[in-house]
This record gives sequence, C-alpha cells and structure tokens, in this order.
Amino acid sequence: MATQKPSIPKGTRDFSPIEMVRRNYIFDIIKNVFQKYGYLPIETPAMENLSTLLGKYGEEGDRLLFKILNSGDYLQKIRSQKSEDSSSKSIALDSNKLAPFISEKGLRYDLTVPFARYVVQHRNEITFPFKRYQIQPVWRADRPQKGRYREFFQCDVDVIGSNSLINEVELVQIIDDVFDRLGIVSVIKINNRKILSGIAEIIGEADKITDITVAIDKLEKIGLEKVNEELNQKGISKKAIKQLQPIINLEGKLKEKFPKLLEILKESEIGVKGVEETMQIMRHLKDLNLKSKFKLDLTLARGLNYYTGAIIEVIAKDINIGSICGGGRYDDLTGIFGLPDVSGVGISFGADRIYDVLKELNRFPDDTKATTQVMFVNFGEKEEKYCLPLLSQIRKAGINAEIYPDAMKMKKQMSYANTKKIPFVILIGENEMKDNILTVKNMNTGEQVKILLSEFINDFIA
RNA sequence: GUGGGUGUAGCUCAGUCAGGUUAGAGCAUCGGAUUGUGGUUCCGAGGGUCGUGGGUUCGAGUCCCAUCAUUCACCCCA
Repeated sequence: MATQKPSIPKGTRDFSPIEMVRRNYIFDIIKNVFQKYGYLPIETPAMENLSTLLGKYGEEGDRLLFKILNSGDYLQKIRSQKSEDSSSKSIALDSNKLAPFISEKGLRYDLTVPFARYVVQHRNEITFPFKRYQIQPVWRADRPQKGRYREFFQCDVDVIGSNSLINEVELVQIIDDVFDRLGIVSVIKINNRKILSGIAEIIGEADKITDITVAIDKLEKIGLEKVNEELNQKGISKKAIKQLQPIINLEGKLKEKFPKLLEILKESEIGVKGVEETMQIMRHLKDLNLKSKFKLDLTLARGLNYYTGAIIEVIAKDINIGSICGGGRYDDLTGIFGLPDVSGVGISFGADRIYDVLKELNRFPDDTKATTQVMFVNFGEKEEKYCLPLLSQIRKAGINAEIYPDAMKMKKQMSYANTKKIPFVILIGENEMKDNILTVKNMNTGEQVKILLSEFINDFIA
C-alpha cells in the first residue's frame, strides 16, 4: 500500500504537550474567573441541526457554516424529488438549493446560538437568571490567515433571563479580571446597538442599518474617506452621509460625548435609550477601579446581527491580531426557538488569539510544575522491583514522578530526563539498595547527593 | 468568493535570476568517543519521486504551462 503524507485540514492545528500546558494555563485562568462570578459550565454537541444554525449569523455566516453530509444514500431525496418536480435538475446543479437535501447537520459556528437552543430546550430545569460558561471549539469555513483558524476555541460566559445592566458591568469586570491575570494590557470598547439604530433613524436610513454599521466599523482600519465611499456605494444618500460625519467623529471625554450624543439623537426614542443605557454602564464601571482602559466607541458594530443592546469588544494593546474578546446583549435569541421575551448578555474570549498574544509578548509563566519533577533511572529487574514502592511513596507525597520504563543505557535515560526538563533524577543501583539510600542528582546544578527517601520527600515539599 | 507569495531532508532554509557530474547547510534523530551520569565538545550514520503532471532541451531542482497544497491580504470575523 502506498504511504500517504500525513496532514490535517488547513486552518486546524495539532496541539503538542508544551502548547497544551500553555493552553490549559489560559483555560484555567478563564474558568476560575468565570466561576468566581457565579457561572457554571455546560457543554453542547459539536454538531447542531442545520435549522438551528442557519439564518442566525447573517448571509456571510451561513456561507461559513461547515455542513455535514447526510449518512447513507444522501442523494435519495434528490431522486424522489425528481419524480414530482421537473426542476430537480436545477436543484442538483445549484449548491444552495442542493444543500438542504443532502445535509441536515452542521458544525457549530459559535457557542451563543447553541446556548440559546439549550436554554429553550431545558427551560423547565433552569432557574433564571441562568449564568453559564462554556469552553469548546467552534468551526468556520473561512479562509485561514494570521490569527484566524477554521477550528478555534471560544470561552463564553452568558447570563440569560435578566435585563439588568449590572450584568453588562459584571462582564466587563470579568474581562478586566481575566486579562489582568494573564498579564495582557487590553482596551475594552463599548457601544450599543440602540445608539446605532438611533443614528440610522436620525439620518433617515433606518432600513440600511446593517450596511451603515458594517461600513463605519472599518473606520479605524481604512479611514474616513473610504468609509464614506463604501456608504455611498451601498446607496446611502449624500445627505445622510453628511449628517453622519459629526457623529462618527465625535471627540472628547465621556462627559462631553454623552450630552452631545443625546442632543443629536433626541428625536430618536431608541437612540436616547441606547445612550442612557451606556451612560449607566459607564457610571458603574468608573467606580470599579478597573485595570483596563474602557471607552465608548461609536464605530464599534460587530457583525453578528442578533445583538440588540450593549456591544463589547476587546483588543490587545500594541498587538494587531483583531479582537480577543467580544460580545453583547441579545434580546430575543430564544424567541426563534419558541421562548420569547428572554434577554441575555454574554461575551466570548478567543482562546487561540489570546495564546498568540501571550506568545508574542513572551508572557507565559515557567510551566515546569505541570511536568515530571522526579525520574528514577532504571537499572534492571531487581532495581525496578525495589524502586516501584518508593515511586509510589513519592507520588503519594504529591510529587510528579516516573521511572524510565526500560533498562536502557544511562546516557539514553539521562538525556530523556534532560529533554523533559525533569529537575531531579534518582539513581538506585546495587550500592544504594544495600544501604537503603537514594542517590539524587540535581539536573540543573549537576550536583549529586546521597539521601534517605524520607529526607528527600521532606526537602522537596518544604 | 477575490488578489499576491511560497512549495527542496522530520523542522528552518540555501541552490532557481544566468539549465550542466553524485542536490547542500544548520537544527533534530540515531550510533560512537564515555559498560553508573544528561545538558557542552569531537567523530560518524541514516534520511530527498526537489509538491504533482505535462512541455521545451543533448541535459530541468533551475525555463514554460497546468494542477494541487500552503500562506498572507481583501470580504467577513474570535
């Protein structure tokens, strides 16, 4: 049989031990913070019914869904369609039309929509407000590039069944807490969909809100001129674009921004509401002495179209890798699954991008604790038998320890310990067995001592 | 979906512009110097359909075409 070159799909990655230790470091911090704020974990399946996923992420999102081919004879439905519908030929040739016939399941695109589905399905077991966190991979059929993968992990925290803005405040605290512990200096950008709706309303283009927000979202990246160009292209009137200018250029401190905004949006009920909400959130945040900077950013839009209130996005200062955390309030995500009037708010940490940031900043701590601390050299059968009980005692004392499984040459065993960065090697041969003593080699200093097992354990723990 | 870059040893790459014996280096691996001592040093070994297919040529890793993979950017997004 011809051998094949091993490979994995593009945009996916293997994680080797060093990487896993570091990834777990990130996950552990995030998990601890989540739990500290009273959130509990859930998990949902990697695949969902396509009907659960489709239409929740906008047109672009639908395109980026990984679809799973039906099992068995997946063309059967097309054939039976043929007998009653003469247009079946066109179905077979049109991917979009064909898809629903041959695929009913898809890989989840994010954790929020499956969560909404979960909440509706389990509504009778859940006490509201329901605070959950969820750390799992998601998949997007995107073209991979820097900081963008087709399989990546999201760490979601959401609270559903409460309208209080305290929740928004708490989520910002969580962001601050997590990035502080990870040693990442972050900037938290806050906006509100209601403000954006208000703006669209005021300039008389309420129905074009998506186009408007998508365009001004790019302000920082492509500049004002290009934004206006894109707005024009999307069919926004010249007059509206002109009206928009002072709004997206709004300068000054929060204290000055808010009155100006209120003045501009006073004719729009929803806009005013958005400003008031944001003011309230900001007022709370001011009292909390956060380490991160937070700011009102009217150009922040976020692509997902289920957001209805506050929207939040976090970027790492000095590292250009896109957002490392984002989220917002969604008032009616559960409505589509038959549970209306339940509002939720949540954020999602992008673990993979956080990893990339920490790596670039060289901010990972020494990870020696997670690996083996003591290794026994294996001299042969008799020595093995003698060492195994000692090994157990060391492990019982809470020390990570192992014995080299084969009686290989010393050189081989020592280099194994060396590459695994094991700090202590214990040698027990005939002499040591006779004297009931250990020879312990410190691999960092090269120093070697003879010592009793009990002494070694005591020294180690102290 | 659109545009650019790159494919040579397990990994990082040189060699490609100007075609010419047997395609190189570093790192990694394995063996030895050293039969109870790693990380340093020295010696040695294994490892290549030069992404794939076709073309030009006396001759192609090198030039041409196609194709695949990968990567960066756009769209969009964590």
